[in-house]
Amino acid sequence: MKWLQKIKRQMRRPKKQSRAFSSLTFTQQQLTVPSFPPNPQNLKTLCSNGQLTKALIEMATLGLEMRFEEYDALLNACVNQRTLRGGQRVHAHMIKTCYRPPVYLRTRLIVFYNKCECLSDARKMFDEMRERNVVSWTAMISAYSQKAHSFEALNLFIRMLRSDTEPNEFTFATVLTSCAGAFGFELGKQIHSLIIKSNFESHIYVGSSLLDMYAKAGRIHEARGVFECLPERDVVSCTAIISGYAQLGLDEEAIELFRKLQVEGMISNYVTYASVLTALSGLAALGHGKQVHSHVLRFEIPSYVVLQNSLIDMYSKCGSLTFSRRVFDNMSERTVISWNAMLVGYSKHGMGREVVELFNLMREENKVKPDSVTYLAVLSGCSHGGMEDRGLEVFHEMVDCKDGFEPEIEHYGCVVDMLGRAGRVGEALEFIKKMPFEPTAAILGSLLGACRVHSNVDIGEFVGQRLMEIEPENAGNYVILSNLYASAGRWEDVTRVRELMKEKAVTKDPGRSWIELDQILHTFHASDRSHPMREELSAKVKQLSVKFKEAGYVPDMSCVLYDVDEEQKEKVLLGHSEKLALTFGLIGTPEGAPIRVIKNLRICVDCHNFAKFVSKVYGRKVSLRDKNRFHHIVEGTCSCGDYW
DNA sequence: GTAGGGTTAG
Repeated sequence: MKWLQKIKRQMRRPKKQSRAFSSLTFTQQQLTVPSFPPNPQNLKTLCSNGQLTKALIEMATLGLEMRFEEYDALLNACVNQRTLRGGQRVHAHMIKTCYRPPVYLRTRLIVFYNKCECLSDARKMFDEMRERNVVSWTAMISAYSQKAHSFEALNLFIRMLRSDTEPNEFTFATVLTSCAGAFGFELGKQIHSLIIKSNFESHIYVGSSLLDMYAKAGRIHEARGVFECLPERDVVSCTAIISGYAQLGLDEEAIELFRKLQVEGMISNYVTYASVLTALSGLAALGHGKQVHSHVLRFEIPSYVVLQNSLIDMYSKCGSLTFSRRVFDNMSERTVISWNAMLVGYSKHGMGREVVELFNLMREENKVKPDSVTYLAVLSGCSHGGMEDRGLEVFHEMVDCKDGFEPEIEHYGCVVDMLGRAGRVGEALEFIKKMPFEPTAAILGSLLGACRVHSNVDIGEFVGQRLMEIEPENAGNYVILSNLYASAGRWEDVTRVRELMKEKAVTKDPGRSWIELDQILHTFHASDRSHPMREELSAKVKQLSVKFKEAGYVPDMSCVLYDVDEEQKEKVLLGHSEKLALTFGLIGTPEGAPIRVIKNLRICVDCHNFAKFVSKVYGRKVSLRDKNRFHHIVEGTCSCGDYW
C-alpha cells in the first residue's frame, strides 16, 4: 500500500507548489523594481499603469535624475489614489535632492495635500511659494471653500486681488460658494460686479455659483435674474435655481419651475430629484412624491445615498413612515444623514420607542458615528414619545462626551422640553439655571407651555416675565401666560397681560393649511377668500361646530388674539385654515378614509380639539402635520397626548 | 495644476 500513500502524498502537493509559486512571483516583483539601469521612462509607465508602489521605489533609485515630468507623474498618481504617504515621500525626495519645484508642481502639491485632508500642509506649501499664479491662488481658495472655511477662502481671495493677480472663471466659481450663506449678499454683490467687469457673467459655472449665492442669501429674485440671463443652461444651473426655491420654503414655486424646465427639455439627475423631493416634503405632497420615486426606479436613475435620504425624509414628512423605513432598510450604504432622517421621522411622529430602538441599532452596527443632529432627534424623540428617563440617560452620555462632542444649546433645550412635558417643571427650571448658556426664548417658551399644561402658576409667572422682556413681539407667550392666570382665577392679571399684549405691536405669521386630494393640493388661508368652495365650506364648518357641540365640543376662545366680543371670536375660530382644510377633507373623501392635513404653523388648541371631534364623530383617522410634529388622532385621542 | 447644484436638525 506504499504506492497508494505515495500517490496520496502527490495529490496533496499542489498546495505546496502554489505556495512556492507565489513566493516566486514575489521574487519576480522584487527583480522588476528597481529597473536597471534607472529609467525615468519606466517610472512614468509604472505611474500610468497604476503601479505607484513600484514607481516610488524607482524614484528612490533615480535620485538626482528625477525631473519635472517624473515628479508630475508621481504626484498625479498620488492624487488619484489619495496616497498621503506616497505624496509625502515625493515631496521629501524633492527636498532631499535640493530640487526646486516650479509653480506648477507646487500647486500640484497644494491640491495633493488638500485631497488627502491635510489642509494645514497645503497652506504651508502655499505660504512657502515665492511666486504664485491664478491657479495656485484658486487651488488654495478652493481647498478652504471645500472644507467650509469661508472666512479663510474670502480672505485669500482679497489678498489675491491685492497681489494684482486677475481671478479667472475657476476663481469666481469657487469663491462664490464661500460667500453663499456665510457673508450675506453684500459681499456677493461686490464680487458680482467684479464678475461683470471681467465678463464672466455668462459663464455657466460662474453663473450657477452666482445664482446659488443669491438664493442662499435669500435673494431669490436676483438668483432668478441671473438664471434667466444665462445664455445656456445645464442640469447644475437648473438644479441650483430649483433647490434655491425649495431651500427657502418656496415649495410650490420650486415644483412649478421644475415642471416648466422639464417641458423645456431639462434632463434631471439625482441632485435635481433630491431638491424636488425637498419641495414635495414641504408640501407633504405624498402622491407627487411617490410619482418621483417610481420615476427614479423606472428610469434607473442611480439611487445615490443623497436621493435615498431625500426619499426617507419625503415619506416621513408626508406621514408614511412605513415607506421611509422600507427605503432605509433597502439601502446598501447609509450615511449619518440616513440615520438622522429616519430618527427624525420617528421623533416627529411621537414614536419614542422606535427612536430608541433605531438609535440602539445604530450603536450596535457601529458603522456610522452619531452626530449632533442624531442626538437632537433622539432627545426630542424621547421627549415627544414620553421616554424621558432614557432621554436623560442619552443626554448624560453626551455630557460625558461619549461621541467626542459636547451638547449644544439645542440639546439643553430638548432636556427642558422633556422635563416640562413629564410634569417635572421645577426640575426643568433648575436645569435652566445650571445651563452653561443663557436660555433662549424658545427654551423659556417651552417651559412656559409646560407650566400651563401642568398648572404651575408660580414658575409660569417667573418664566413668562422673562419671556416678555426678551421676546415682547411674540403673541403666543402673552396668550399662554394669560391662560395660566385664568386657570388660577387671577382675572386682574389676565387683563393686565392682555393690555400689555395690545400695547406691544405683536405680529403673527399668516396661518395656512392644505390638503392633497387626487394629487391636487388645496390651500386655505385664514383671511382670504380664494378657494372656489369657500362659501360652501364656511357653511359646512358652522354645521359641524353645532353638531360637535352636541357631542361636547366647547370652542376655546383663548385662541383668538383679537379684542372682539365672544360671538365674533367664535366666528374667527371657525375661519381657521385647519378647520377649512379638515372639513374639505371630510366632504371630499369617501366615508371612513383617513384625512391628512398640513399646517404651516403650530396648530391651535381649538383646531386640535375640533380635529378630535372629526375623528370621534365621523370615525376618521386624522393625521395633522404642524410646524413641529405630527398629530395622529384616532377616536378623539391624539398621539401628542395634548402636549405640543 | 484651479470651478458650479444636493440629503437630516434649527
